[in-house]
Amino acid sequence: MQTEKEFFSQYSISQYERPSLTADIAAFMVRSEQNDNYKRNSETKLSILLINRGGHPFKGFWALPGGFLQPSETVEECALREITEEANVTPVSLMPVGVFSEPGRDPRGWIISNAFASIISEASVKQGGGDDASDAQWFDVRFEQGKDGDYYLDLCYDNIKLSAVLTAEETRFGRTKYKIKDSGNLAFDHAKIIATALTALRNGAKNFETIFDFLPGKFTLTSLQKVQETIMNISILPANFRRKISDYVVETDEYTQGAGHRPAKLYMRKQ
Amino acid sequence: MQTEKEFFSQYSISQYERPSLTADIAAFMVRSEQNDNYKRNSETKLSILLINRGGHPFKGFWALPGGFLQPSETVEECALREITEEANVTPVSLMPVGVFSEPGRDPRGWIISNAFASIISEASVKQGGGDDASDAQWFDVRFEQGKDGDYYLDLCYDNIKLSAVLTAEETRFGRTKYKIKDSGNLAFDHAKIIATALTALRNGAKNFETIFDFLPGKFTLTSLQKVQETIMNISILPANFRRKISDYVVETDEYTQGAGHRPAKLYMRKQ
DNA sequence: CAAATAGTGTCTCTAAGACAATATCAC
DNA sequence: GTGATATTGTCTTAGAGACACTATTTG
Repeated sequence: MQTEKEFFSQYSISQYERPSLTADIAAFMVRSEQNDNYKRNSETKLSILLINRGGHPFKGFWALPGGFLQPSETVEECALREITEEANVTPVSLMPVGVFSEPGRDPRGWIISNAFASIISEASVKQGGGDDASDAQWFDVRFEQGKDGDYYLDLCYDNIKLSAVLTAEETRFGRTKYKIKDSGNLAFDHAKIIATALTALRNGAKNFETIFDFLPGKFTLTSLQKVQETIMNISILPANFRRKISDYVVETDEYTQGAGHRPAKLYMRKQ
Repeated sequence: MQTEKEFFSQYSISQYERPSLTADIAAFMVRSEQNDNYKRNSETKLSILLINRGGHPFKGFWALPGGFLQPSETVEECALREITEEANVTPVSLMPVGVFSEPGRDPRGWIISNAFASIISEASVKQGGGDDASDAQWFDVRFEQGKDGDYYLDLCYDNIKLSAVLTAEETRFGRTKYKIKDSGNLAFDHAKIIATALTALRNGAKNFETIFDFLPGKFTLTSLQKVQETIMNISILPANFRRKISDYVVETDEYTQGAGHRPAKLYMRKQ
């Protein structure tokens, strides 16, 4: 009979083949766009952070930020470390999106990705300093189902347009699995990861707790509504949104100024 | 400038330290218990499959079925393969529950677990043959929050009782993270995995598509209701349950027999 | 017939959607 | 004042919960 001590003296973990593990992060921001009409509120767009790959493989392609897991950290910690290193932004929240382990998904070998969706407020990105020459850029996101049933993912930054096409394989437990038809020049299987993360984010945005993280501490109810509308690609009547959100916010005695129309009261998240 | 070909000729994946990856499966079944009163319907209990560990570490402890990922498979395929190998049952559905990557969670070294919740119908388990001397056994599950705020997980098979205590660390995006206060003699961090899987299952059971997998192809509406009540630990009025479920089922012209009360029509899942 | 479950009808209450009306600012 | 957003009130509608009632079987 072998004792536990004897077991460990003979045990070597390296006798089994092991994969490399990465964390990849789909970081989302709701960006406001300047408008020419001084009376109008600024329009908002959903955008995602991509990195232009400086090394092989997929050199010069756009990819999600991410990197290899280290022995001393959890996959969540790895995700936070990598996005801070690569883009100098720190997300407020991190949502697990799935594990991508299909053999052959990475030409370097057996590499498995833990994917996360993360939320970053526009305010914190502006602080981080938007270096225009940087390899990290925010792409506007469009993701819709076409009439043919396929899903179209369009990412756009300046004059760079990436257009991927995916099909839905199955939806179970609220999570849809996609298959890549056209990677749209995104590196690896990142088109699939982005589509999955977006679907998870849209589902998550039904819950108000999620959408607060896109905004600074004090915000107007209209901007909060815009966030939810932008993410979920829907339209809500202001009266109804305000009724639903009222339990989750508390008002301050501050107001917006100089908007060219009636000032809006600033609110804070309750608790 | 290095070409992609040159890059791969120099690239060795083994230069980075790599973890071992496992898939662990929390397999749930809704079990009906025989009753002494011939008129009463049988009671139902939620149960989970555990394996008595035959080797070190945690030799003799109860653990979730699971095993190491192989290079040719996805983590989902690994989960299905392992549970079939270890318990001779094949789940109908597989729900990703999370990745457990905390350093030190496994005494053998750097081992990361991909956890799944799976659903198995009682009918398929009975076919697989319930070997009473087997290392795999179904434990009745109780999981409740105590008045002190802690969560109590009680697993019971025959005269074996495993009682773990956990605290909730945070709930984000509908997924609760737990921390183990008392592992209740479960191997590794499996108490935490079970608690997380149960929470995911309870959330999933709100969706009718999930609960069908616990039953055979033809079922009574009452048995379907019992499944949802058992998993979520709630009680529903039959009239209301029937109204809600009606869109998801189609009736057959078969009925139950010999129940000691009015026979029930058998239904099938729509589509 | 008694005990139990199967199955239906309907009232109430709540939450969501639609829409109308009023308030307030910059120019 | 004009044009825009901010904010409030209320009507309608859909769905969930509660409850009462009828139907059907076995011993």
